[in-house]
Amino acid sequence: MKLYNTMTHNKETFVPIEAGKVKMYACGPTVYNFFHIGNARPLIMFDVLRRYFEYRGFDVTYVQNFTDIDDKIINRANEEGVSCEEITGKYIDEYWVDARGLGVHDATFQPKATENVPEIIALIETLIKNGFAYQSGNDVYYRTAAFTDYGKLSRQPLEELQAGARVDVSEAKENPVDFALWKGTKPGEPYWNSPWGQGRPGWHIECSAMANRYLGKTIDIHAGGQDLIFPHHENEIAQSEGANGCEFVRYWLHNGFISIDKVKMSKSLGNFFTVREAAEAYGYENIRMFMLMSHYRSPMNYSGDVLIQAKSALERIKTAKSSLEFIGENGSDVLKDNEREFIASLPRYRERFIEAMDDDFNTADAISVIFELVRESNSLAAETEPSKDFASSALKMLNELVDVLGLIYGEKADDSLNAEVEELIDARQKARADKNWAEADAIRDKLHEMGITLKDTPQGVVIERS
RNA sequence: GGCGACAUGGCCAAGUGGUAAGGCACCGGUUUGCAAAACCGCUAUUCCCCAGUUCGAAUCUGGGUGUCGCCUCCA
Repeated sequence: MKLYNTMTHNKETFVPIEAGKVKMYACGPTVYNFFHIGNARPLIMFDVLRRYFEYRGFDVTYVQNFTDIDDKIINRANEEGVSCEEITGKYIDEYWVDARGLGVHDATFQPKATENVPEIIALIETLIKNGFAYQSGNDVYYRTAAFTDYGKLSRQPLEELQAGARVDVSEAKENPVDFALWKGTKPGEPYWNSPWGQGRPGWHIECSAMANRYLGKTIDIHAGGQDLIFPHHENEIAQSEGANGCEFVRYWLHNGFISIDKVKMSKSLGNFFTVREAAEAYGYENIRMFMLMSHYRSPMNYSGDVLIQAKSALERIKTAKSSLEFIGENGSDVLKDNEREFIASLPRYRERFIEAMDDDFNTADAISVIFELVRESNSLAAETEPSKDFASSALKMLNELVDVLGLIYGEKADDSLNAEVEELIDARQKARADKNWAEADAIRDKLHEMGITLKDTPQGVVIERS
């Protein structure tokens, strides 16, 4: 299994620290708003990575944090005249609605920064003791000059950073590139007591503290968006390695961006669609499909057209699935020769799927294997008297592969019909039985206008709502 | 200015040296009362451009063009 490591710019064979186990950390959301489509990408992609590791028999410990103390949260709370807890509580609740809607499995641990303040303080104390941090007034800063490897992930030479430094040039810092580990409190802000007075953690330190607490000093995989490479992940390395004196992360994985009209989608630019609104328009499952149809490192463009393409593609898999389910129950008991051959060839699809996923979890390629399985299954299903055995074997393999990606998880629509609609459907079936096609088609048109689309399939009438 | 990524048919998108996967859409056919679904066929002599390496390149090298991202909070 190979993964592209941002640190080395190479696909590397994955070797876990401890055989059979994977420790992975992904930077989670800052909870001051609904999260957008761009935020959903790492959430979905690294959920798939986690599922794939589990599929391959690894014991995965997956940590994803919530940043629930931050300038943006404080600003939002002040704007709305409520407490930070109200803001973060609300958007953590909304996060769960969308994350679960997208079929994302809960991480093993989903800690909040505010629940780890003692760990953060202890980490800062260690950094001060080791000479990597210094107190200045009520603040504590990281001494970047002391960490000789600073810049190794982003490949940013320290001199260049200083030359182009757009960061705060502050009297308090020894060097413009130094970043805050602890910020002394200002009026109206939440604060914790610390050896440096009342204050709150800086942004970067929480991830180092939580990774250390839940996963240990060295972890297998750290994931996040490409925009976190610098400064966030660079700073995490400086903090964790400065404190622990050992390698922090074995493999760094970064997903590409989603853009709108070729421009990066971001909250600060305001050109974003929330997952909530996209889900209302296109459905959560189709958003997930859309993400998985591209490789996780490629840039993608978000548009309604592409979401509809993803929906049609997923529909094809769902149709094949329900057709196989029907044949599995109602098919022939006689297994034909070509069906027997097909059953024998099924493991080959699994092999090819694994081959694709082993190559830096290439979900786009893996999906193409699923489509080939779908085409072959459809082909046999369309022959006369397909057998139960064929259908159930094909379905089993299809489900196995689909579940690794989490493509279909049953967004069950409310399928209760009102009495009028049921009567119309019955009347149409009666008309069809009488070969009264004009009457049957008229009823179908009428239902269509009511938002109910009927399709006559071998397994009966299928009802779709618009 | 420094660092990095991307460019494949109408749309989306795999493919990193051996002669262009897959999906969506379109068109033609089969099937179906019709429609839908499904199946078969068709749809890139060609992978931004130029030069080079090679028996052979979308894939490697050099140059160019275009687009995007990071260097400030950002998935």
